[in-house]
Amino acid sequence: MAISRKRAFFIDAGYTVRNGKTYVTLVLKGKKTVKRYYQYDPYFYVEAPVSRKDDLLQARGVKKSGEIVMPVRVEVAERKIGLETKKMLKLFCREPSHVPAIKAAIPFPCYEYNIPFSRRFIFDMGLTPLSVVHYEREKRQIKRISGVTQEDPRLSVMSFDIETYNPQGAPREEKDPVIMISYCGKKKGVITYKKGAQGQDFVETLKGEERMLERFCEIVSEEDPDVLVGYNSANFDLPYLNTRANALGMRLYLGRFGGQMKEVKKGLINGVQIGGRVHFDLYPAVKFFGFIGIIKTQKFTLDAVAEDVLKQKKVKIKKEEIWQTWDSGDIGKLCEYSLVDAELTSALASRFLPLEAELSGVAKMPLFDTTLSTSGQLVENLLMFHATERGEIIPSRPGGDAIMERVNAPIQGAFVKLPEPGIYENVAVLDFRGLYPSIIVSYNIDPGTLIEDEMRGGRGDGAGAAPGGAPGKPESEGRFVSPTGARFSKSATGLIPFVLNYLIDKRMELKKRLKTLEKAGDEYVRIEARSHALKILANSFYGYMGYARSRWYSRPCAESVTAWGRKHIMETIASAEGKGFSVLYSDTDSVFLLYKSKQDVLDFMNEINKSLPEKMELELEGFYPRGVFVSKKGGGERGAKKKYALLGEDGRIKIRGFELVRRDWSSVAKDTQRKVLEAILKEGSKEKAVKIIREIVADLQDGKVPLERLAISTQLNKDPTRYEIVSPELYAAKKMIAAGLVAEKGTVISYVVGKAGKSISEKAMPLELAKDYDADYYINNQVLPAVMKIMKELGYDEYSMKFGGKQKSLDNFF
DNA sequence: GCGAGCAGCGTACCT
DNA sequence: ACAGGTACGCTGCTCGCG
Repeated sequence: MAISRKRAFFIDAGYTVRNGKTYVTLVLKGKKTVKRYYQYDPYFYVEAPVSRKDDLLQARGVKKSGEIVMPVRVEVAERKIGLETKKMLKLFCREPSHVPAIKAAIPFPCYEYNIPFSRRFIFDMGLTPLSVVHYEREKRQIKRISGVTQEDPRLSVMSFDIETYNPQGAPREEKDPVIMISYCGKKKGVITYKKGAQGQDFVETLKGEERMLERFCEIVSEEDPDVLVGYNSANFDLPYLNTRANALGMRLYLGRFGGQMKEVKKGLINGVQIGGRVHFDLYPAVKFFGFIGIIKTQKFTLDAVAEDVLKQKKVKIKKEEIWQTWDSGDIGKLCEYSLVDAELTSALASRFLPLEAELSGVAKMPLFDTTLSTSGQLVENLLMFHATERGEIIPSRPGGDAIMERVNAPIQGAFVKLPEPGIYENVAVLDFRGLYPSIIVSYNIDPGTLIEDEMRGGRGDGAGAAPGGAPGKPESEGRFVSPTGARFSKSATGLIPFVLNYLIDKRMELKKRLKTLEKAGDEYVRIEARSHALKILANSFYGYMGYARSRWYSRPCAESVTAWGRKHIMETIASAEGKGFSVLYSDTDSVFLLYKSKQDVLDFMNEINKSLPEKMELELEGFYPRGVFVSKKGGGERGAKKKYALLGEDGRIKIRGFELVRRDWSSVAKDTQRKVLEAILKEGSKEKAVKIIREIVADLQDGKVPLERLAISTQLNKDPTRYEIVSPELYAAKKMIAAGLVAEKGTVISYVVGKAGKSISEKAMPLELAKDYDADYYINNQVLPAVMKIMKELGYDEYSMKFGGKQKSLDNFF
């Protein structure tokens, strides 16, 4: 008879060691939120003869502390490795920290010795974070519920933000107090300890800093959120609060079930764990979403991101004025602004938490870890989960030498067709839906299905004619042969194609379901987010295969993916040209065609699709009445790749690569370029374009343009002391540092090119300190280069823009 | 001495 | 710290020329 089991959502996992035994801890949200302990021994695999079983038990590992540790038991287990199944020895240890020590003492190949332990448990139990599980207190009595739809628990969320006293610019945490804390969850408010906020019922005034910190802990405990959200809270708010608490001789407790605050490092990202809750720092999440292109902000400050994502601009107090406002005693405004920060943080969390939660569920990684992960780590985690399920050994991480070797031998990537510069009418864009994922699935590309060369030594590097048979002749049945010559078995689906196929199918299913749902409902938001999570994961597999630190790195596989990609796109181009289309441009998975009839394009697309493997599909991206391609700066008549503008049938302009989408160009240049493109694409009016340019040139000459519109923003990707060369942004950064402003690795420097100085670097002044601008620079190095690329296609030269001379031929283009 | 041309560094973008 | 392909600004150097 089955024992009674309780149902709950699994929201976080960790482990603890007590009395020499290891327990996995799970935070489970049911009727009540509980923490449960499951005794579970860490282990790893040893590839050694079964007869050596007893010897292995005698292995003596030495920990860094000098302590001698030994395994607790050994089992025989069958595991697949490559195409073979092998008997392995599964060696159990008392504690996770014993694993590397014991592994080091074993003279046989070892596997799976560095899998984070609570993840190991998730893989072995087949759990999905944030899904429903049955549980009991111990004895591994936790099971996923099969057949139950995976739903998110309604995670309760509270955001917070602190204000600090900062008379010296940046606050000094040992001395400068926290003066205010705002929070926003079921309840929202501000706590502080100075009277001065009148008629603001959301403000609670305490006796002093210490009492305020205590009160904050109380509020968190009363509200008891599952998720505590901050913006850059791992690097600023939480460490600051902690230091202040220490300085005041008190203890800050924000966790649950006695869970402590702990700094964690995931790769290069710093996180702070709050035991029992999920601490969600939006900053790394926003960086991640920026990296994969979901959001596009110039700066990564709370204000900039909120404005970009929420489309609402808030008037805010300047950071450097906070202390003055505090000292003035009139803190009403400060309270308001502080609350706005907590509200914005909360609004951003509502926007991003659903996606993070779905990424967590899809990648089988606890939510907290997910918020700190790169897409490579998500893919790796998911592959480890499925490898475990399929009984496959998880490959080890590469060593430093292997990493170096991989980095130094990059893999040939995509094909990009050189466009012919010009202005065109009736452009159709077709693209392959999920090109690389569909190639991996279609051709079963996986390190495990790769057939090693029996005849030729070394790795196939793809050079030369197709090996292993007459050129052009298909290989024997049962294998796919890539354009590089690599061969992949058809007999069993590889791990990566298997997982990818699952993700792709699941996403198709969700897309169908989405159509039946009402938009903006909870269900819609969740399914949409899940579909998005599946897409993000699926698109990351190819990169992961060619990633130097990948456990599943395979040069022949990654090369085959791109080689097949090039083959398909080039065949599509050739076929289109054969049908009489002009192919204007192509990048990786897209073709831009000039068409006379839309039906021709659709017919062509359908014909291509008939010839493709089932999982591959060419889609219509859109029809565009007009489009512009420009020539390269120094390249004479040669077209620039990755730069174009298309006017959609809905009147919207799709712009790629132009200066106006780049943050390292001034607004004045970008706005002018945008207006010129609009005038030409929408109205077909080159006269208007000319007028726009002459006006702005005149304004610049007259000194009428405000400095903010002249700022050029560039991120410092290194410590300012580590640059080999001088550059305007570096000079501006140095001027900032001299003035007591922050300019360090990661800072986005905004500078204006001023009048004083010889080189541009010398003239660069940080926007904060800029007083004037060099009109010639902005005319000749910003506005004109940006617009002349386009005007050149209309037959204008630079001189005529500046001085109103005559235009050349091509006058009546339209 | 000076401008043109180029290499190298660095950033940001496209798929 | 997921991949490669690409444009282009600025600096600092070489080179040819006068």
